[in-house]
Amino acid sequence: MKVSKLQMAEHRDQIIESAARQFRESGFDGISVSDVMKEAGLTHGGFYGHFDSKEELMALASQRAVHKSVSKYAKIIEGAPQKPLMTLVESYLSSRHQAHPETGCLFAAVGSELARQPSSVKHAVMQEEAKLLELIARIVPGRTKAAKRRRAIAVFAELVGAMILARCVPDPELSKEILATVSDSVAAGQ
Amino acid sequence: MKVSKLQMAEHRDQIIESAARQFRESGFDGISVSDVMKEAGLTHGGFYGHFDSKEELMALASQRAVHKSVSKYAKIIEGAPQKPLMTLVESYLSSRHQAHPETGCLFAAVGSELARQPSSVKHAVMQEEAKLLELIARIVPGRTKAAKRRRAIAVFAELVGAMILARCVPDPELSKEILATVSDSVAAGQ
DNA sequence: ATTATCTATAGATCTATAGATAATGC
DNA sequence: ATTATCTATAGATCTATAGATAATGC
Repeated sequence: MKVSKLQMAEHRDQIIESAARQFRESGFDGISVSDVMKEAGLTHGGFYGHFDSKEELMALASQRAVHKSVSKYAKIIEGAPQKPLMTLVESYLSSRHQAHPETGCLFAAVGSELARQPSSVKHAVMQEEAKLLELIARIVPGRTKAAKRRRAIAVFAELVGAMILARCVPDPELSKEILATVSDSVAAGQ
Repeated sequence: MKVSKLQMAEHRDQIIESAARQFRESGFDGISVSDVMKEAGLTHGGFYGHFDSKEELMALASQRAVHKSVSKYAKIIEGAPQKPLMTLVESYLSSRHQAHPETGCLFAAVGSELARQPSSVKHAVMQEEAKLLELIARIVPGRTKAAKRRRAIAVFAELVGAMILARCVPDPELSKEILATVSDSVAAGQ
């Protein structure tokens, strides 16, 4: 039953990866430790050899989810040097992203639940969120660094809010309207 | 044990009211039927005489929460005829609202969970959400009705996103920065 | 007589732990 | 010998229901 150190490290990684996916799909309360371990191909009881608690996993999985978003959007920006902001916005506000919270933005997927989590979870997320804001600040218009940061915060809030509202709405046409409208709105602000 | 028809109607109302408060405070999964009945001063088992399921209560309580927001913001607008939009925005993005999700905007409080609820819940909310968008559309700038609606959607997304992000962040200074920045951003868009 | 509420419980979860098992790595 | 994983379970939830109780309202 015992596995090698390397194998164990891979298991740990797979647990975090599965959790990052499932938490975004079903929420922190909607996924049990057992669900995560099942998807990782391990049994429930083995979890506590890797982590102290579900809370620790929530922190690590949330951090990884945002970290991956930072990497993803950094690549998107690199790939579109002439109009990076609109490329990022179109990707974020796509119907593809709307349909796949499990691989998308953590804040849109579980933002209102994250707000109620203990600070260990919030702090873990914050570390990567800061990088995300810096990334956006580099591609928004603004004369000073401070102005760019302010614009980045406003754009990010608009994106997160739009995706959450689009997902809350039962009518697909209204969802599309929300995403398209906010996309145009961000474009109008440059 | 039996109570009068009037009393029963009041009990039903109180259950919905307590649920609307508690769901916004702790999320749909964070509050049990028993919690709601306890706050309403009734016992757990009595719940099923009033409602078919927790899902039905989620729909009714969510609808009531948004309905109350519509009433509240209608009054705020009435009370500030010269600059209604900024008055609404300042109220929405206040630190008071940040600290009290249980009486505030449903979308900011449980938006990412609402996105995963069955359509019965989403539809109940949608009815009132449409009124909220119409309310905002009346006070935003725009030459045509369509332009006002577009601006209302963008403003609403920005407000909801900003409040969720402010509540996710573990540093109170950063929370303040987010709320203040988005407040200025909405003002700049008129 | 009817029925709103209460008590009690079934059945299905959940997190976390204890002890057994079996493969790694000294 | 050590230890990563598994099996089994404790203890605490959760939604929903069945049957008892007692007050309303015909």
